[in-house]
Amino acid sequence: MSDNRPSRAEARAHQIATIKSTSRRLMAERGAPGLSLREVAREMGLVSSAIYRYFPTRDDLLTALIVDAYNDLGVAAERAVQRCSKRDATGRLHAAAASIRKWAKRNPSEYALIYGSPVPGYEAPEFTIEPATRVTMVLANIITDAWRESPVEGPAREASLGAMLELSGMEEVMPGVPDVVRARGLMVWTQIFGFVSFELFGHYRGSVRNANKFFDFVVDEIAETVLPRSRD
Amino acid sequence: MSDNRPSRAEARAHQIATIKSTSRRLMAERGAPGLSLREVAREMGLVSSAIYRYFPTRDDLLTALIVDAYNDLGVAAERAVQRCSKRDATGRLHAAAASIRKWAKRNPSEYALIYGSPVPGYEAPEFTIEPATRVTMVLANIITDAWRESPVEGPAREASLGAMLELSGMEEVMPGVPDVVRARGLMVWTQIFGFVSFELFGHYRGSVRNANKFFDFVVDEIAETVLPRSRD
DNA sequence: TGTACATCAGTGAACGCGCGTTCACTGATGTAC
DNA sequence: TGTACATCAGTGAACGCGCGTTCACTGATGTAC
Repeated sequence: MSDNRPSRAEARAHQIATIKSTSRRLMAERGAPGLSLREVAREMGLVSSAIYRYFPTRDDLLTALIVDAYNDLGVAAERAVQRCSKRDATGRLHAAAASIRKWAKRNPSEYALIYGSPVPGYEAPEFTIEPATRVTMVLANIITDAWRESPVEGPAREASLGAMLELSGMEEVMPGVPDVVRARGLMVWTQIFGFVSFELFGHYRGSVRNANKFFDFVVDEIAETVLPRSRD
Repeated sequence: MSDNRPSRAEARAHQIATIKSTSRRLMAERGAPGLSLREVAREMGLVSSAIYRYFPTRDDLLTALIVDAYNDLGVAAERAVQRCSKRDATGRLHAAAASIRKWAKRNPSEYALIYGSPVPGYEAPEFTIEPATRVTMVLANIITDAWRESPVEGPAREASLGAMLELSGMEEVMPGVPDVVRARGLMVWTQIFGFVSFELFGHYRGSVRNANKFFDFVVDEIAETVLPRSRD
């Protein structure tokens, strides 16, 4: 039984993987809107119609890349946080934020694919939502855990406003956490991705010389709005 | 002299304006990467080569649209702030932030053009930088003015870190303002545009029901990090 | 274990369409004398 | 005020290229009996 030819299923899985990695490579050059099935096929030494054995349409390939990107980023953040002590909320937030930024810098075209301008004419199907929430959950959990550990709002401010904010779906996402903190959690999420987008898309050029230091500063600042003061 | 035929120069200016507005309309449908000179010409009832009388290349048209977008947004923010009392720093920040968000929602494709993923293969020329700084300056001035009025850091925190941040070009942008406040100014800028991007690109779907209220909350929160407490 | 049939990967040609850019041209508008 | 010439807007054809998707096909891999 020295049959080392791959089975049909294996070969298929391998081809799908190759199509996706080739697409990622090409996306880095031409961007998501410029991704073309024909070029992918050409790069793989296939005839263009062969791709249709694996992806019935260009949009299906894009969807697969989007789902992969969300999962990839989600996994990166999950792992980064797991390496931290559960008591050290600030450390966990720094780890999560840094892993997001690192992933984005390593995979700029995939970051742009999921957090940049929507690809015109493409509507992401429902099932992309779940992988998309993955990174978000990492951040939400850090805040929720910290709140449960010591339920004191950071620099407590007008907590009354929170009740009127009408955040939705947040009850399950950050259970037991007051609305103000939830809202500040959304701000933390926004600030991190806002930073990464600005850095990647070149808007800090000319105003931030040492982005690493500035990023640390930013994470420190937002941590204080949402986590109990660390005791060091 | 009832010569109401437009002069050549007038006609030229009019055609350029029409090309740009047609492009803006088409960009709303197909996005910036899908903008095509041929389609613009077709929409205007011109032969495709005619466009080249006005824009020597597709990228030049894109550049013109980018410059216009930056200026448009800049003007909107400038006007919004001018309507506020110079003493009311918080009010000015709210006005500026709201005008940015409003402009973005009115001109989503132009917003995506300047703050979304960079158009692949397109490198913006140097002279787009100046109009780009226009909105930024509006925000920077609000903070600088407020600081001069009453030079007290908001909730004063470890001001020492600031010195190591290596922000550049900020000496001219926010003259006389300490580094920590400058850094927080950059965060305010980031938060506003991060919010608008998230809202426009659909990332708040499912977590924010009343975006208007949430936006007000966000601006209130960031105002406190960078402006002296208002005395109302 | 062997044969018959079904499944599937990849081929090659084609359909119908789009694009940016160049070029020689016509005819109208503007300028200099 | 009139004429001669230069400038410029817009035409129409062409170059050379790309795209997504369909379809009938060959030949290899897998399955049922």
